[in-house]
Amino acid sequence: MANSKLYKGSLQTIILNLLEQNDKMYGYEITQKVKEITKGELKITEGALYPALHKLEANGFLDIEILNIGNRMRKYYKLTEQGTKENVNRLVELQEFIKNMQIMVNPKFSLE
Amino acid sequence: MANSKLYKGSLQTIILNLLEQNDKMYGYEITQKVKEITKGELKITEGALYPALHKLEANGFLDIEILNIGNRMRKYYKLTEQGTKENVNRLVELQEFIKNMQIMVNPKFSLE
DNA sequence: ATTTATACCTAAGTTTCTTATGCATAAGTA
DNA sequence: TACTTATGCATAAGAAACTTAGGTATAAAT
Repeated sequence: MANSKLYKGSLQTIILNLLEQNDKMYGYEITQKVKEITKGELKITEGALYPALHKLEANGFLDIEILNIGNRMRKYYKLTEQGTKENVNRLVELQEFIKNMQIMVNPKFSLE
Repeated sequence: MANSKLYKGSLQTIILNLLEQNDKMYGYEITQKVKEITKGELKITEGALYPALHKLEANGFLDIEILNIGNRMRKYYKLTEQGTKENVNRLVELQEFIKNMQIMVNPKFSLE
């Protein structure tokens, strides 16, 4: 996923959030979008992505819609209502995580 | 470690940085310090902490000094020169990670 | 004709953690 | 006094999230 281990545990958060912003996306599109947004700094591997998508779907956070583009299939993923709620929670968790990490590496932040 | 998965992969970064700020610390002290700094939001379990300390030491980032306080032993950890350099790298990685995550959840950040 | 890009997938192995133990001393409480 | 909590170290089994390596197939580019 990246040279740094920090991204471990953040993939579902990234996926949910991208789907919040983009309505519906397919797997390959997600990998390209992340590469583009982070200017190549973060590359999501397919071995991580697809199992993560399947898990989010199994948890009821995503719905699928399969389309045939020419002779190729595309599996579009979209947030369910539950998925939209979950995304809010994940974003709160992310902000808290970032806040706590910043406090730890720079205690001055805690004085604000 | 916490209710959110995001902390996965960040423990070594936390340890190295605490040792940068506090010169020398022992394991139990680290767990208490983290709890205190994050106001109880982040609790480092011993099952995660001790293997992480041993690994950092094996990698040459930490030196140990064993002291006997009364009848109890304490293993103090301190950054080596290499550990100090490593900490700088980890902090850069952390800032890049935070930056990328913020860009992904809020694309407006990328315009700055 | 061969490589690269697009598009899906799984399975074995690694890393990092959780959960559950174990040992031992010191301090506080019933 | 007996029991619990706090201090302080440690490991080991299992879970979770990944990497790496492979598989299949079509479309586009060289």
